[in-house]
Amino acid sequence: MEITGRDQDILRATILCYIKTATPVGSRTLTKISELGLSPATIRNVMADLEELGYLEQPHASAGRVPTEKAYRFYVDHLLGPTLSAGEGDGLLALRFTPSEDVTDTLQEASRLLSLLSHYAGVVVTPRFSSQRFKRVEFVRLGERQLLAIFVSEDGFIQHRRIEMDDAPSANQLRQIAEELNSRFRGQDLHAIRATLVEEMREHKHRYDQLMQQILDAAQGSPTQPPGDLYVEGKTNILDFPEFAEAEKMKALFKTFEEKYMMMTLIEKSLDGDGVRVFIGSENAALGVNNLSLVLANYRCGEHSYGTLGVLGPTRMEYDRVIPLVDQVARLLGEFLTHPARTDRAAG
Amino acid sequence: MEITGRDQDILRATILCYIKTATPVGSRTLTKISELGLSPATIRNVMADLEELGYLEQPHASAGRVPTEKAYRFYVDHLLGPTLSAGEGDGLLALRFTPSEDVTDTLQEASRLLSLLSHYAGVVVTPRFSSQRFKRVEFVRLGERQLLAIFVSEDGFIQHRRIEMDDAPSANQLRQIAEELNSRFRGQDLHAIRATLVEEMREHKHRYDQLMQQILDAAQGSPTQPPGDLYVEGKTNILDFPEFAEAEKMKALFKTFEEKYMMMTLIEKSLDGDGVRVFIGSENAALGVNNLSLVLANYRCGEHSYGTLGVLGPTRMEYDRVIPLVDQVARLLGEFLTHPARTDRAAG
DNA sequence: GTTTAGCACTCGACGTAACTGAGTGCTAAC
DNA sequence: GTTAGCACTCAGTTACGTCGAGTGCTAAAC
Repeated sequence: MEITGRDQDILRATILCYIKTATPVGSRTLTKISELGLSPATIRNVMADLEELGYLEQPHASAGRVPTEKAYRFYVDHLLGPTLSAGEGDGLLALRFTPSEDVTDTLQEASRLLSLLSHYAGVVVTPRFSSQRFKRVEFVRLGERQLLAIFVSEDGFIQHRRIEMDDAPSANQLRQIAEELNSRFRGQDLHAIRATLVEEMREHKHRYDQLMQQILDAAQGSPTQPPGDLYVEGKTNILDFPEFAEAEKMKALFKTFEEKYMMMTLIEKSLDGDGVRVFIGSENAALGVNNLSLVLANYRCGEHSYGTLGVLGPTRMEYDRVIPLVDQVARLLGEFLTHPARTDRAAG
Repeated sequence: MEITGRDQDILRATILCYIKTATPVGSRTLTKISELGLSPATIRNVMADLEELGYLEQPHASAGRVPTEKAYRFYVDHLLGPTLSAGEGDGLLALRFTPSEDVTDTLQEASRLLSLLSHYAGVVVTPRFSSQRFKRVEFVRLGERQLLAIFVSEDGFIQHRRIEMDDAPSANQLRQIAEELNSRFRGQDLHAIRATLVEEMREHKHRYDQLMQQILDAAQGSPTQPPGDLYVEGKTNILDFPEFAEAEKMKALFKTFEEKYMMMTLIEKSLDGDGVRVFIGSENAALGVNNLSLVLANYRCGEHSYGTLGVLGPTRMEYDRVIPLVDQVARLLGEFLTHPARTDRAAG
């Protein structure tokens, strides 16, 4: 069942060739391109074996072979190890990264960088706000029964939420609440704060119960409000690949991009460890398209909080180039978000 | 040079037929469809005249005729007058409009409504913030030299802007400034406030000069920050029309949508009066596509401020249906934004 | 003078058939 | 185990004929 050394070489060569040309790879082509010194007939035999094992398939009887998802999976998991560390050096990358003072701008910039350097689409999901460290809250009255709560996190993310109330608290009450929250909870994340307060409320019931509850709920975000945001840059890069040349495929791709929310939850759910992970083709079935791959990594944002970024491209993606790129950008962005001053000085 | 009554009828019939079928219209087809009681030969003669005048053209010698932009222009300007008032009644429309407490959600909802009812794409541009009436400002310190200013308008729009400072004002100073601005300027628009303050500063120079200046600049918005936002809903509706069936056309459309900023400035610039206006084909050259039309109207938002909304579709658009729709949605939205309570009660 | 019928002509769309070439599988020889 | 040779397959392209929608023009009818 396992694949021998030479078979692996041929599989790798087939995949690389297909990634480059997007056309089925024939045995003759491989003899020319690869340095294996084998005749077409030999390669044909091997390819027939690989097809039987499910790594290659033929679009039609008299065509060359095309790698299956299983092949890409194997390639990424087993054939790519040694190449990966040889990224093009962080230094060069850092030069092209121009972070802004505004965190969301910086994230968008990271997305743009990913798209630019990968030639695919760059994606960045903001960290879940509720897992970030709280810095400050401020209230603004919008009307008799409406309040605007502005939450600022230590890392510079800002969210405002409208709060509907039954009672209208006085300006003083609001200031009091804000001050209490600001002085007591700075540096903790919203999850923790919420837990503490819920506990506390149970013990000493005081006047602000309901309002406080609403404020905390608002901070957590309601299920209808997405918990973060998604930046996708360079969508049009993907259009130029031949796999989306037909109108139908293109329309499907278009619809995928429209469903921003779908894509965001997919990306958010799919990753909760360290390092780069690759999701190939139908592993992203939720996208509604089965010839897209995602190369994702978490980036650090402060001590406890993570967001996700990566590259979206055709299954036939240059994984060997993209994986180290995603890794590096994630590190770079994490570095900047966690120690803005240092990176700032370096970049400015 | 002018077109006689019967010629107009034939032109109208041709346009209507082409809008419906998207295929070149022949003389025979017209005799069947229209109620003119004329033979194909007669219609051929008239069509030949219309072609000479630039209202029709033939894709190739032995095909039917297709309306030119000039024809659509003429149709919209002169042949559509009587039909327009006969919209499908505001009542029905109002029922399908479900405004939210959040203004931006409401705008997005309006865009969705436009897309849903027109079967094209709905677009909404938010009002320029700087022309809205000021309600309140609040400051949050983000760091040693960073300040967050939150501006709230009377109509419920919220904007926050980061401000970089040389000096760090104390919490007291900030509160003082906020209170001064809030008590003195409520209800005026930012343009006016700025003018007043600039004047005042020239007379009595006081401590906050520079900071105040920065705050005002932030409120106005910098040139790099777009002055508003754009919501486009139902992009995929447009994909299904045969004029975008070819991959190339579709790609161009895609790229148009990517350039959100371009589209927004185009829409913002093109309208500054009352009522519905129509921009046909190459009149929207800035979009990079020349077979799209825009039907736009301003909506009122408070007393002095306007935003723009409308429908984006192929040149071959059902103007007779879309124009009253855009008109009505603009009114409805304006009504809601200006007197939220009244509309709210009616809808809830 | 306007309208209509008739007719020859044009030209894209569609379908069929033949050809080409890239690529395979198999068998036999090295 | 590897390679050379050969027959076979099949998508893609080209060439060609047919079809039909539609036109322009001319001459007759109203």
